[in-house]
Amino acid sequence: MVRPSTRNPKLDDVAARAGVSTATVSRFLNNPDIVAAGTAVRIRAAIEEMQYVPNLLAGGLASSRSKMVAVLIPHLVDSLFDRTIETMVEELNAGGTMVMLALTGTAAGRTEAMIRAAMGRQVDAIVSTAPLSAETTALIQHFPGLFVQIWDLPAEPPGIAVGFSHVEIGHDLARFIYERGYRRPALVSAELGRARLRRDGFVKGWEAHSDTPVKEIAVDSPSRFGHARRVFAELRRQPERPDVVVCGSDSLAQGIIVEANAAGLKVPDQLAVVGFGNASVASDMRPTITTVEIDGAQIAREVNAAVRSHVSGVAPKQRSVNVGFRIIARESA
Amino acid sequence: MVRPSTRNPKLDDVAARAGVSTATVSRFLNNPDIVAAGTAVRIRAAIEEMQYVPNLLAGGLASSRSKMVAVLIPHLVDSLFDRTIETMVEELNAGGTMVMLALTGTAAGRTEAMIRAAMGRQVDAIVSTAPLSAETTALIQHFPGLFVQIWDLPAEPPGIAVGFSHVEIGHDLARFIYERGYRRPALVSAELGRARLRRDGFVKGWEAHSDTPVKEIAVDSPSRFGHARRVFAELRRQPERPDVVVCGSDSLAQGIIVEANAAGLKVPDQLAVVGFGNASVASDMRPTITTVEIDGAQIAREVNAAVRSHVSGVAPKQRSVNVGFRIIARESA
DNA sequence: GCTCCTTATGCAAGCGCTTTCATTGACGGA
DNA sequence: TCCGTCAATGAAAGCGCTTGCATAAGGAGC
Repeated sequence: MVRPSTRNPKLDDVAARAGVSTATVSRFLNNPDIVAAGTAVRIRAAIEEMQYVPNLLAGGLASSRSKMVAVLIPHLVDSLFDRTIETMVEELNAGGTMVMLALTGTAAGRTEAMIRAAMGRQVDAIVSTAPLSAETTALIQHFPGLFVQIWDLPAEPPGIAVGFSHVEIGHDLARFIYERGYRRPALVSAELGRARLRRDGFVKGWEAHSDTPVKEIAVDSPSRFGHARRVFAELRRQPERPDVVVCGSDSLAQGIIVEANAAGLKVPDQLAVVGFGNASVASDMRPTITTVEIDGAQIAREVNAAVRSHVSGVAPKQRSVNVGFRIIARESA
Repeated sequence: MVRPSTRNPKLDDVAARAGVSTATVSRFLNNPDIVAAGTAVRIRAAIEEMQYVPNLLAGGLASSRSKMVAVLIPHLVDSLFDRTIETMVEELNAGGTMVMLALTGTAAGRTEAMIRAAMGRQVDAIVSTAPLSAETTALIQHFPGLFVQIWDLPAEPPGIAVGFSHVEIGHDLARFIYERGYRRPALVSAELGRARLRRDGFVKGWEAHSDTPVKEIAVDSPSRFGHARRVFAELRRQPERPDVVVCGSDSLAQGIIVEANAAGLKVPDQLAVVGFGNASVASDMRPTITTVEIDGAQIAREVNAAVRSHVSGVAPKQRSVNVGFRIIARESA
C-alpha cells in the first residue's frame, strides 16, 4: 500500500488554509448553520482541497459523544435479529453513527467483556438482545450512555426495553391453532430464554382450551432447518400423531415441510406447520408458512429514536416499548 | 437509569490509589509483563476496587491504534458473507478488537461515506466486500491502516485481497455439470459484479464442451429464495427444457427445488439444481444440494491474521491470498 | 570501590479535537 | 449619537490516555 509522504491534515491545517480558527472549523463540522455563509464556503473549499477527514476519536474524547452504538447479539448466522440489526445499522449509518457489532455466543460470560469493550469506547448506547446478569447490571450503572434491551420486555429493564411479550405469543398461538381446529399440537422449542417463555405461554394457553397434552420436543437454540429431520422422525414416532407442529423459527418450519413432503405427508392436511419470525422464506415457501410476524425493523426504528433522543439530552418517554406481534395465517396451518 | 453520583474513575485515580504514576498503570494495561510483579498486584487491586474501565478513545488518540476494524458489506439479511463476518467478529472480539459494521447497499456512493466514517475513527483496518471506485481508491491512499478486499482477487488490490476466483468457479462448474452428463444448462445469475464473473466463466467453460447455448436468466442481486417462482416459470417456458439449473445461491437453489416439487418434477432426474455457497441448508435440504463451498471462516482467519500482523508493524507476506473453493456433489445434481 | 548495564518507574509533552468565555463589529431603536 | 443586542469568531483550556526521555536503584564485571 502506498504510504503518504506527508501526514494527514488536521483541523489546524484546514483552519489555517481557510483563514479561520480551529473553533470555527469545528463548528462548521458539527453545526454548519452557526457559521457565516462566506466562512462556510471557504472552510468547505479547504476541506475539499486537503481531503480532510476529521479524527472522530479526538472529537469523541473532547465531546464525550462517540457517535458509536454497540449491538450485542448471540450469533450472526441464521439469526432472528438480522432484520433488526440491518435496519439499525442502515439508519444509524445514515446519521453518521457507526455500529459496533459484538457477538456474545449463547454462553454467558462473554456479554460482560463485550459491554466493557463497548463502554471503554464510550459508545452512546448499548443495545443487547441478551438479558443481563447481576454483575453486568451493576457495571451498567456506571455507563453514561443508553442501555437498550431488545426483543423482550423485562419488568425492570436496566435501561429501556423495546420488544414484545413472548408469553403472549405462545398464548395467542395456542388459541389460534385451537380455533383453526387442530387438536393434537406438538411444540418444538429450545429450552432456554425466550423460546422457553413462548413455550410456557403456549402450554398455559392450550390448557385453557383442551385437555389433550401438548407434545413437546426440545431442540438446541436457535431452531434451525437442520433440526427438522430429527424432529420429524420424533413426530412420526408418536402413537397419536400430532396434527400441527409449532416451530421456533421459520427455517425449522420449512424443514418440517420438506420432511413431510419427502415422507408423502400433505401439509397442512395431514400435518400443519407454524413458524416464527416471518422470514422472507415464510411467504415464498410452498405451501406458504403460517407464522408469527415480529417487526424487526420497527424495533430498530424505536431503538434508534431512543438513542437519538438520549444523545440530544432528552430522556426517553417510556421505559418499555411494546412493538407487538401478529400471527399471519397462510397455507401451512 | 441510575446516574452515578461521582464521575467514573480515570487512569489518574487508579494510579493514585495504587501509589504509582499514570505511566505505570498505562504500561500495566497494555503490556503487563514490563511492570514489576508487586506493582502489578497493587494496580490490579486498584482497578478492581474502582471498577475502572479504560477510555479507549483517549488511548486510541494517544497511540493512534484504535483496536477497531471496519467491515463493509452490502447487506446483512440473506448475506453470503455472514459466516465470514461472524468468524471475524468472534476472533477479533476475543483479542479485544471491535468490529464496526457498515452497510453499503448495492448502489455505489455509500461505500465512500462508510470508508470516511471508518477512517475518521482511525480504525486499524477496513475490510470490504465491494470493489472500490477510483475516488475511493484515492481516499484509501491516505489511510494508514490496512485495507483488505475480500471474496475476490482483483489483479491490483488497493491493499491486500483475500478471496478466490469467480471466473474459475464458473469454469469449473461448467465442466462439472458437463461431466455429470447434463447438456442443457440454465444459468440463473445476477448481472453485476462477481455473479457476472462466475457467469462469464461458466459460459466460456461451457463453450469448451458443447455447442448448446447456455440459457441465461437474470435476477436481482443477491439471488434469493423468493426469485424461485419466477425463475422456475421461465424455465418451464423454454422450448427445450433445461436439464440443470445453476443458481447464484443455495437459497435460490432450494426455492427451485421447492417449485419443482410443487410442479411434480423430480430433482435431479427431471431437473438438476446447483447452488452456491454451501449454506447449512444445502446439506439439510431434501434432496441435498450440490453446491460450491466457499470457506468463509477461512477468509476471516486470513483477514484477521493480516490485520494482526499489520497492527504489530509487520507487512503482510503477500498481496493476495487465494482460499479457493470446492464443488460439493450432492443429490440435487 | 567504581563504572556500566539493566530494569522499573516517573515526568511531562503531546494526540486532534470541542467548548466555554471573551471579544468584535454591525445593526436597530430611542 | 449612544447603547444594547446579537451574530460570528477567536483564544485557550481541557478530554484521558501513551510514550520518549530521564532518573533511580540494583547488580554484574573488573
